[in-house]
Amino acid sequence: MSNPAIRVRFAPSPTGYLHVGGGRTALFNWLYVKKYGGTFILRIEDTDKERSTDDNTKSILEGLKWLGLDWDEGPFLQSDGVERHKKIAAELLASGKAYRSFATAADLEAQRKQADSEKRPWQRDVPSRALSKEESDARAAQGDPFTVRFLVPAGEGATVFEDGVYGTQERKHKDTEDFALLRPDGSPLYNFVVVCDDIEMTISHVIRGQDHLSNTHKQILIYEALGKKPPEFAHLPLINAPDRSKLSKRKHGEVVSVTTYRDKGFIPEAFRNFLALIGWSSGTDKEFFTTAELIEAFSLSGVSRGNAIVNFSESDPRQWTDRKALHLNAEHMNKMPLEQLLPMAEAELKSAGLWDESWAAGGNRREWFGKTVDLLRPRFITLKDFSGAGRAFFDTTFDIDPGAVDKNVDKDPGVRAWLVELASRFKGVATFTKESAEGELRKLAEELNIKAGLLINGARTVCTGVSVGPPLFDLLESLGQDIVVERLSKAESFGRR
RNA sequence: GACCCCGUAGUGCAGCGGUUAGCACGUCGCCCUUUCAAGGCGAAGAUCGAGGGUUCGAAUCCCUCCGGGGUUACCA
Repeated sequence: MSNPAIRVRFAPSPTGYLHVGGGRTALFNWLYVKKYGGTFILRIEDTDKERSTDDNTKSILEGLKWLGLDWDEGPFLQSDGVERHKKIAAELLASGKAYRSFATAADLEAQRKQADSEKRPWQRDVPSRALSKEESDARAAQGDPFTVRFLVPAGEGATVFEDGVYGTQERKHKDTEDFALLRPDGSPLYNFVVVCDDIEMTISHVIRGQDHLSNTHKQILIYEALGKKPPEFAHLPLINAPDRSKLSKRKHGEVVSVTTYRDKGFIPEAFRNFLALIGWSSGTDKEFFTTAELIEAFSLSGVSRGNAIVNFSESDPRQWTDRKALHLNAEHMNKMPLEQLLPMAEAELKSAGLWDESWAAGGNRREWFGKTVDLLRPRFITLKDFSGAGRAFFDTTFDIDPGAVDKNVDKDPGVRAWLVELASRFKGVATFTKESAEGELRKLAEELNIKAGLLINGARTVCTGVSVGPPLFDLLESLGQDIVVERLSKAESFGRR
């Protein structure tokens, strides 16, 4: 599956954790390589030293690892190439493709204000541009600070490229400003560095967010100035918050961070599935994709152009993130091979402090563990449910839902006593199975001349604390005779406040 | 403001000149279950942003406007 001609990269800047948009970009790059072969490179764009932190870098790597998006080369630190970047800038300067802009911050402000009053955009530092090479060199030699700006060609020319998603993109040189390459302190700026590094790494396809669509023209100008052939570009639509604004941790909280999904019990494959569905479609009605199916179906031509919204509600915990993501997670959890789910359920129980070694692979209760997880998973949404809603199956203590008690236990004043009686009946059962449990329960209901439902619902709540869950008799069998008897025998005091 | 991108149910997508405008999530209802947030079935929900063209015929092509987004930094 190797294809030396294809080299893609994911290049996040560590000015924040990995957010869903970044995760989606990484996923698409990864899918591209998995589909067509090639090399996936990870590069950390830490040129802004003020805002970049090691913690952010760590969390980005963590997020990618959790997502299962493994890279072939890197992570490379963009800042390691600074000397190389400076050298290239010097070449550009020497060849007249760039110029020293001696305008101070105040000068620039004045120029911009002037441009504004003339109702035209500021585009170049005209006075500095007009300097002869000798004058410029002399001022530099005498220590005048300057930024290095790209000298956008004059005339009617334009940059043109074919975007893999947005089609032909054209921009006239006169609409492109002389953007800065180097700061006065000599440190390189983004639009310049990406190009240097993409050339250095012989990147063939740049797949990234649409916020770079306009920047691409500037970058192409640099490729041209350097005499290099630009890579293929493909831009992805942006992902916004319900208010259509950019997703930001400050404004929207943890929903935006990839690691949140890990911490909230998402399954990587399900999250990949969800991410893929934002801004992409296979062209069919299929929406549930295993990752292998995703790779198979993936194509840039399926990428849409409109920005999407992750639909979540801060006020509704049931909708802390997009319901579709939640739904997909539940579906994956339910459909994936049990052997793959078990280690995840195990990890969840461990982190909740509920793990029992006898349930481990090879342990004498492994089979029970597998059956119980299988019994529980159809109505679970995230891995968290194993330690939350399903806690009664794995621990001696569990939360009691007062609503369930009202509804199923105190519905009839006789229920508590009947359940205690049921406990003693169950205790006498030689082989406790769902069949024998059901037989005993129905027999008791008949003797008592009450509806079996009263016992069924009451037993469910007393044994698990809630009013929903797997079919009762399956549940009883899973819990086992001892626990069921013990819990039912305490029905009198159950949930009393 | 300038340049660029986008605009189909609440949300994510399909549709690419002729469809009763599909699918999924969500919502609602019914069935199953003497449980359910599971499963089954079904319903509501879109004047395809608006207005003009072109065409026998337009969500699909063209123009204008409006709305949203991006870029316009010595951020990335």
